Amino acid sequence: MPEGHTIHRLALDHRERFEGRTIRATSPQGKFAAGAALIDGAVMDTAEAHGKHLFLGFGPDRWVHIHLGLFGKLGFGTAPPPPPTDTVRLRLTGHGHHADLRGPTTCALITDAEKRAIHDRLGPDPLRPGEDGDRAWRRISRSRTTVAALLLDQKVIAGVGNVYRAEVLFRHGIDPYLPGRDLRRDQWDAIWADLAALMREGVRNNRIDTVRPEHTPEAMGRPPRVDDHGGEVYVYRRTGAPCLLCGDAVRTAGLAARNLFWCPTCQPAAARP
DNA sequence: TAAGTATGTTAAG
DNA sequence: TTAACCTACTTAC
Repeated sequence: MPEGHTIHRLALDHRERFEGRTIRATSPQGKFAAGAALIDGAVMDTAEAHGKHLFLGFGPDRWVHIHLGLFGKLGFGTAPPPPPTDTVRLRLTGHGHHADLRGPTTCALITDAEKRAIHDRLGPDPLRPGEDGDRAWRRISRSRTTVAALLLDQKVIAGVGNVYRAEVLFRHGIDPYLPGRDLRRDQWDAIWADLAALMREGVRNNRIDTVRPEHTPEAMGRPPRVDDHGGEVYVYRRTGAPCLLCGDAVRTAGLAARNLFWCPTCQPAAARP
């Protein structure tokens, strides 16, 4: 379930459990055995997120860089931990807690310089303090690429995934196929501010909810509804179901190898400015 | 048991 | 544009 809010939450979870503590590290699955041996017995100084990248700090010039990809998961428990299953890439144990990492795209030991290079190739993250959307706007406003594709481009904006993309475009009534350069500045400012608020709530609740209170099925006098991915949303994975606002059927289409969801009535193709 | 799917990214063609 | 990678869950046969 990893969009940016998940990774920021995981950084927080690591700091709460392990910051300033001596950590034991193993790689039961074996693919990170050498790296685990190098941090075994070290103190975790900090944990930090940028977009969907997680960085665990272990002393000078040493970071564990984790990217969960599509399937990766991080789970916490108490220590002493139960015997690990054979898919655990990295197990950290310390101070009464353990963390198990499975199925990541990336789990590697990196230096400060390598970490900096990752930050440099990522766009601004709505969840990182002090960042603003101007850098993203500069790219979007010059691009012929659709706004739906731009929102998933981590070089443009870091941390947005397929759910937040679909939902934020719906909340602002924007046609996903609108070229970036046809988006208005006020629309982008509203999207950026909305993403920051939605994703902050996502960190807090550890799930994605995007439906405004006045639009919940209950508030609209309809039967309650449960989304099977564990959050309340307008259009994500609701193909063919009635739009919560207008009742029109939610549509889906493939765009750059991902599923795109939108309401053709609430997000009409605008006349080109 | 096999196939399909998933909130992601990179590299090859 | 496609395939490849990693895991776990659901659905089909």
